[in-house]
Amino acid sequence: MSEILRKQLEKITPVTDSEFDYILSHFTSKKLKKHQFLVQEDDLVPNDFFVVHGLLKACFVNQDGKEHILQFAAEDWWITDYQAYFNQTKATLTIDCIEPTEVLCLSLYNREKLCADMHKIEHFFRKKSNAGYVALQRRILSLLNSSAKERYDQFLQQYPTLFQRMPKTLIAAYLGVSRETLSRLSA
Amino acid sequence: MSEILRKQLEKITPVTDSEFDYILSHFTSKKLKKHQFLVQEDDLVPNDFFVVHGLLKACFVNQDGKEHILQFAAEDWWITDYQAYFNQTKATLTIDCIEPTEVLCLSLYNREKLCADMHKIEHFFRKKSNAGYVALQRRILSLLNSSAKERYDQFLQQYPTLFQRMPKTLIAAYLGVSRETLSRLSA
DNA sequence: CGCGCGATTGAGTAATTTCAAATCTAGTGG
DNA sequence: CCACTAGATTTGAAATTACTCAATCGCGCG
Repeated sequence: MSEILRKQLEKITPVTDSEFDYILSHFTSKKLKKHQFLVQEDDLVPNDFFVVHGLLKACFVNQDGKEHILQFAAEDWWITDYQAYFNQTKATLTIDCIEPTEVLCLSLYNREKLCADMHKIEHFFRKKSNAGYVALQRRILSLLNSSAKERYDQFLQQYPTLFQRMPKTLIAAYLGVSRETLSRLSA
Repeated sequence: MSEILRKQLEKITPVTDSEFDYILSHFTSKKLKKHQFLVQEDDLVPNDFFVVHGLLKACFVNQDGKEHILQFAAEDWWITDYQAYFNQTKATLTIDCIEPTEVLCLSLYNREKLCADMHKIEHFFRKKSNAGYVALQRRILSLLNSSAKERYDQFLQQYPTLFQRMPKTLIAAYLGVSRETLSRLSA
């Protein structure tokens, strides 16, 4: 179950059995059905979520009801409305399940407690955040520099499995093109 | 001089005089003229840079020679090619001075040493990275959801001083529109 | 079988880019 | 003080790209 979390930790820092038990005691588990919401607009967002299995999306719905996807999260990824989570403000994003999903929930309080108690956990989250920052910079460059067709090809290459696991409409909402345009790109 | 760095640190964690001296001993100082390069494509990137004063840009130049700006950095900001810096690989970005600039340089080795030695410094960098992550997510949403005109207005509101300090061409390259389009938006 | 969701296709429209030319501005040297 | 130049900005017009709206197609499931 939670071995997947331990594996991710150990990619950055070794943890003993008892350390891992201690860490894990700060998480709670949650199972969700397809289409179930994890975060809704204007909710408070107490938790960051580590995906054990399943698939989720975090999206922003604008005034016209148009949906833009900020991130997906499959096994071994983290997801939440980070702006609302870190600042303890209300969610502007909606997070829901594309597939039946199980997540481990980490409250901000427990995250900060773990970071304060265990230097290696603070190290782990710093490393993860740095890597995430670099990934977002790459996505921004892709949005600035690449055409719709190029972004489509990049997505296909970078996330071949995700591409299979969800309707193309969602990929269009992630890449920033209409579903019709995306459809015409496949050629 | 370096009081500006101390102030930034103390927004997140208090530091004593001797702690700050110790921290500062891990930085070197560098002064640059307008148009001087801090990082060039294919360089190794040993340092992250904290801006004491001045103004820089980090940009990606594509095959057609077109320039896209990933970030600006004025006083109190950090800048480098983070992908190259964290992974110790070659730069894909170019960083140069829009104004005469003074920076404090922090090598990856010294950064990791500081983080290992002082838990509060690791905490500081984690917090900074988290805040940066959220800021990049906001920029991605802006690119996905907002029109050129809206992005222009957002920039103007968010960075009114930057807007004054550089040619509009650069703002266009940051927002992802041509300079001609940007010009037409001012109306 | 037929419903419903997702994907595709067509046609017209809107936004932005490109290329070219004109205009403006600040700084320089006479 | 003025003329000159380089860089920055603006404007125009044509071309491109992607969007919207509407209709159609395809397929899996009850």
